[in-house]
Amino acid sequence: MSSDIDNIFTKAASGRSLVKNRQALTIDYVPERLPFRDEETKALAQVLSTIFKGARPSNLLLFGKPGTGKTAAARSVVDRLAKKASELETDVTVLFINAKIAGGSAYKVIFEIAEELGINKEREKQVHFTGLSMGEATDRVLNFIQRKKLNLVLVIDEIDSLVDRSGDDILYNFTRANQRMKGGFITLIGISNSLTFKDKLDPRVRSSLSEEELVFNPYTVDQLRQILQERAKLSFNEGAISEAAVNLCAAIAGREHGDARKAIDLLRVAAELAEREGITKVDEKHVRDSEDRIERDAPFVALKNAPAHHKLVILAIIKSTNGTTGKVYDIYLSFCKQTEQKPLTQRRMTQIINELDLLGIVSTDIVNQGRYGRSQKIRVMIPLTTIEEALKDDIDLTSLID
DNA sequence: ACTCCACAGGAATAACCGGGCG
DNA sequence: CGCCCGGTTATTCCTGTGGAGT
Repeated sequence: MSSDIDNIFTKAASGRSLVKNRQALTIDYVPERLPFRDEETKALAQVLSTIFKGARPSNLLLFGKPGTGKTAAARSVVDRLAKKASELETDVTVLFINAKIAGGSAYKVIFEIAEELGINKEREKQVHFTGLSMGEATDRVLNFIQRKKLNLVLVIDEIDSLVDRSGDDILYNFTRANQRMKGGFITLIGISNSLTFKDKLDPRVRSSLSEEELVFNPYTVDQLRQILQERAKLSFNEGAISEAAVNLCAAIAGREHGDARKAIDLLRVAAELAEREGITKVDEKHVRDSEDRIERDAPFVALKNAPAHHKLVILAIIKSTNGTTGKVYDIYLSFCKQTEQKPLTQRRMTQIINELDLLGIVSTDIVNQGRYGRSQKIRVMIPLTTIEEALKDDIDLTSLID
């Protein structure tokens, strides 16, 4: 027992020589120079530079698929802006909010902004975690900005998740605030993964939010390779990773749509796997395992932590073998009876199936059976063993499978 | 050409929860 | 404490629909 634990430590210690800078392999890491994004960062800097002429820069929208360097570009430019501003003693406040991490709710975004601005250190008119109406919270933030005459550059990452779930009201209030405020201004930089994001906006918000816009195109496989090589040089020790392994990461990530984030994830997990094995060089095999691992992990975790009814639905789908909604629902009902649970409605179950679809756990096909109606054929997309493994802690559920 | 199945999936609304406020 | 507020989950009610059968 204790020798096992000893073993883990020994392996970890011997694997330590693999990676010299783990930080450079995380998603948050922003490299000194962004390869292949010179044009974009320049354009971004150009727009923001008006701040040094004492005027409000245009609002800005950044588009592009995941892992195309939007966030990194915004971060790097905005950081340098803040640095320059303090050198020149120009008053600029920079805020970086991730709407998705904030929970996608408008109120939490406001709260986050308030927190970062330090409003809650004031004696009055604080913005609390909950308890205020949206309007009041927004007013307090805007008043604070006006009172302090802040020149605020507000970057909202994953802005589409905010609008999806809470509508564009806050964006409206923030973009409109500039006309209302005497002293101080807000420049909004929105970052969106979705290219159709603009369509969801109210026309008034759309025109003021996207005074300027910037589209980030996916990296090519070749560009990915160079990015990875650079990153690998930063994070791995000399000779700790084969060139073939790096190239494979680039190739895998490029297969989809040039997602640099995915490429770097692959690299990091591959390194972790090699370390765990106590091997001193990361090669292609580790990258392939890493791809497997990443693909397997997400659904597994989602499944394990899913609410009881989601699990029942999955089991019902398995038992129905390519069944349609109605069939799955019948089985689900019988499962509920067996486990003495109050069943949910069919409407809710289809919602749950859609959620599972989004997670990639199941896949649905609409089928028309003419006279016999129209339904969805539901298939399970992950191996049965994974599901069994994920659900093995639910004793009362395992008895349902046979 | 028309019908009508077996649902899909949107909209409104209710039920419940956790946490701050007075 | 009870109340308010916003979030999440679930229900209720609803309109829409592709094509096999007639």
